Amino acid sequence: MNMMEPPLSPPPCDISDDELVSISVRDLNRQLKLRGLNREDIIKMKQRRRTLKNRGYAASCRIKRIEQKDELESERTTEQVDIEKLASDNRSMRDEIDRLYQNYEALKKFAIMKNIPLPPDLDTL
Amino acid sequence: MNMMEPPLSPPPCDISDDELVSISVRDLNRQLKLRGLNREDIIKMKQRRRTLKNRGYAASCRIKRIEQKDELESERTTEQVDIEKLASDNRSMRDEIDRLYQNYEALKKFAIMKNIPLPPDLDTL
DNA sequence: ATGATAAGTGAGCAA
DNA sequence: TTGCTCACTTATCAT
Repeated sequence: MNMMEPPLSPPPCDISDDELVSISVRDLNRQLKLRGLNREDIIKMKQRRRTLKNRGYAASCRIKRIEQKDELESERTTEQVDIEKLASDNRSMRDEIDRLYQNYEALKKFAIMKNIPLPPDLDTL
Repeated sequence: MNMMEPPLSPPPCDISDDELVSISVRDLNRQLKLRGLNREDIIKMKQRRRTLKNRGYAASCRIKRIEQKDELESERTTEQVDIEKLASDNRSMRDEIDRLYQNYEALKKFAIMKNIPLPPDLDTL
């Protein structure tokens, strides 16, 4: 969004945003005491820190959302590939079944034609 | 989020949010003239309208995002069902192929045992 | 003007 | 306190 003006009140002392968000609470308190800041400024500084933190959290949140969506989409793509492969295998096997069945029937027909008695349990061997 | 306090300045005249966002620009201008509003108030009112509209757009945007995610997820579920079905068909067919092949081989073995000559082009009938 | 979206802000929940 | 997420606001882009 990049507002033209800094969205937060100008820093009451010269700690940069980067420093302020990364410094530990303990160190922050030390700094605040070191420079002589009154209660109001301390509260403002704490609030600025919280806001900066929130800004980062919001960014992570957005990134996470996008990543999850991308992940979902790529999983979908993978599944579609899998489906195509399975369907293709299916077609081959259906053809194979037809072929085997034809051969088998041809053999039986041949036997009948030649009056050759076949074992009665042939189909369940 | 529902702020405790109204986030927008109190309306300079008594048009409700719902009215303000649904009224046409033409009618809004009429109303603004009807009551005697100065330029500042008019600008504020227009801005309030725009903000209310934006609030709605933001809500649609959120809903849309959620719907798209749900849609993606349900498509995934459908695909997983499809995959399971195809895989199952695959297994059955593989079994069927085995069965037919065994039968066919049994028949050939039987013929050889009985010294019955088989057509040489049997496997390609 | 209208609608959509990215980024930032504060509220509120959870740990 | 920290991190996350929701609703809201504003800036910005496109129509």
